[in-house]
Amino acid sequence: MRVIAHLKGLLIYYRMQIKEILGLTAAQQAITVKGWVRTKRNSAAVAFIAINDGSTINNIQAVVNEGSIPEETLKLVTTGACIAVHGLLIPSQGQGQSVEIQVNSIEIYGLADPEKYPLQPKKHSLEFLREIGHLRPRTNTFSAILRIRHALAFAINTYFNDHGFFYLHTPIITGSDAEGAGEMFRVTTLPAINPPLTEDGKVDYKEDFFGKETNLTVSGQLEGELGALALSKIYTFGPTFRAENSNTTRHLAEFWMVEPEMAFFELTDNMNLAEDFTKFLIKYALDHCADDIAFLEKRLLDEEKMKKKEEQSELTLSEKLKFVTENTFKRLTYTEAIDILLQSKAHKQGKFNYPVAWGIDLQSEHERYLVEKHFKKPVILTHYPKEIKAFYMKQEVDGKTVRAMDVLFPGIGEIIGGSQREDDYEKLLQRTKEVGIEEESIWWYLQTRQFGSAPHSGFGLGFERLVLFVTGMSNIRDVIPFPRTPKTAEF
RNA sequence: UCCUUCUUAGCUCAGUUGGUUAGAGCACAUGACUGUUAAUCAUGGGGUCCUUGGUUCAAGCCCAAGAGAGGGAGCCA
Repeated sequence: MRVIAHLKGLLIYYRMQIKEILGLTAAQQAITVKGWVRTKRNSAAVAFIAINDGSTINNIQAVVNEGSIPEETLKLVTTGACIAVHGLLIPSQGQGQSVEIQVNSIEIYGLADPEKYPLQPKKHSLEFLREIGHLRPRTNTFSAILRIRHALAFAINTYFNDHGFFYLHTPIITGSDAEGAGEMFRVTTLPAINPPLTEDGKVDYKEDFFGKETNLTVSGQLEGELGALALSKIYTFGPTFRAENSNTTRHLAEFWMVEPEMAFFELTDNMNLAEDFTKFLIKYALDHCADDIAFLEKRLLDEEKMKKKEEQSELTLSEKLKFVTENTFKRLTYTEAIDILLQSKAHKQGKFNYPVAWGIDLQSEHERYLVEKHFKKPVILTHYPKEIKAFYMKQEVDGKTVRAMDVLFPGIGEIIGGSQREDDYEKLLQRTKEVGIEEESIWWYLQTRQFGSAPHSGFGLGFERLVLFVTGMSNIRDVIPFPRTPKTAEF
C-alpha cells in the first residue's frame, strides 16, 4: 500500500483500481474503491455489493454488515449506481474470491433508478445492447472487448516500433480517389441548398474550402508509399471511411486500418511480415488479456450449447487463437487455388453458388472452402489476375498476374490485402490509363517512380476484423465502441 | 443494393383453425432469511401486440404499404 495514515484516529483511504487490489494479499488495509454496482445481494444481517471499475473483468465484493451503513444509503446502492466504498481489505470468508472489502462508509456518486436502468443483472442480447451503445461499455462482454481492442492497438505500435517502422500520420481528408476503392464521403463547407454552380450547372468546388472536391480517406496507402520511399519502413494506423451501402457482419462505414509500407521489400518479405505480425498480435492478446479472453471463451461456449451439433465449433476461442500462432500459414498462388477448387467435391457436386474458373474474383464461399475445409489454417493467396486487382500492384513477368497477396482467416475471410507495388514508371502510367485514372490527379504518386524509385511492398489490415477474430465475436458492430453503419450514427 | 427472417411487458420469448379479461421466465418492488456469488423462497405491480390502412360480426393472428432490426450475398478491410 502506498498511502495509509491515521490522522487523529481517522483512517485515510487510498483509492486503487480493482485490478490492482485483486492482486494484493489482504492485510487489514484501509482502502477505497470507486466504481459501478453490478449486483447487490441482501440478507438479514449482511449485504454484498459487487463493484466493477472497468480495470478488469473481475468485480470486487464489498461486504456491508448490519448497522454499519444507514439503511437509506444502502437502498440507493442499486445495479448501475456509481459509488465509492471505503473500508478494510480483508481475506474473504466466502468461496468466490480471495479478498473483499469490509465496508466502513459508502458515498453515492450517481444513482441508477432500478425501474429505468436498462442494464439488469441478466443476459442481454447483443442486438439490444447495440441500441444502448452509451451504456454497453459497462457490461462484462463489452468491457472485455474494449480492453482487448486496446491491447491489440498497443501491440501494433509496439511491434512496429520494435522492428524499425515509423508511425506516419496520413491525412483523413483527401483530394483524390486515386485508388478507386468504392464510394467516398464528401467533405465540404458549401451549403447543401443552392451551392455555387459552374457555367454548365455543376457544383463549383473551386468555391469550396479546399478549392477542390475532397473526401474522407478510403486508405492511407498512397501517402504511405511516399513515406516508405523516404523512411524505408512506415506504418499508418487510423480511421478509414467507406460510403458503401454494406450491411454485413464484416463491414463498417468507419473502421480502423493498419497499413505498413516498406521499401526494399518484395512479395515474399511482405508475406513474412504479415504472418509474423498477425501472430505477434494474437500472442500479445493471449499473454496480456488472459482474463478477458477466458471470459469471452466461456460466453461463446454457452452460446454454442444453444446451437445444433453440426454447427458447433470444434475449437474453443483460445485453442483457435493458438492454432494461428502455432501453425505456418499456407501459401499458394491464385492459380493453384483455382485448381484445388475445380477438383473439389463441392465444385463437382455443384455446391458452389458461383462458378469457378481462372480469372474470376474468388467469392466468400470459395475462400471459406479453402480456409475452413481444405487447409484448415490461415491461407495466403498470391498472384491474382491483374484485371481483378488494383492498378498499383506490381505486374508479374507472365504479363497476366500481379504480385498481390490476401491473407484469409477462418470465419472472417480476408483480414489482410496487400501487394508488392509497381515501381516501374512506364508500367504504372500505362495501368493508370487502362483503369481510367486521370494522370493529373495523382501526379505526385507517379513522380515517386521517376525520382529514385525502389522496389517496395505493403498491406492493409482491417483492425476490427482482427479484434473480431481475437474476441470470437461474430458481428463487427460489437468490436468497435460506436459503430458507424448505413442508417446508424446514434452515439 | 438484392434475398430472407423477425418486430407482443424493462429484457428474452410463447400465444392453438381469427373468438370472452393477452401469458411465462428473467428483471423490478415489498416481505422472509446469520456469508451471498447473476443467492433462495413468498407476494405484487407492469401491455399503444412496430405504424398506417384494409378484410371480418370479431384481428396479436389474414391482406397491403411503410418503418426498424437480424442473417446471408455483393463490394471490401
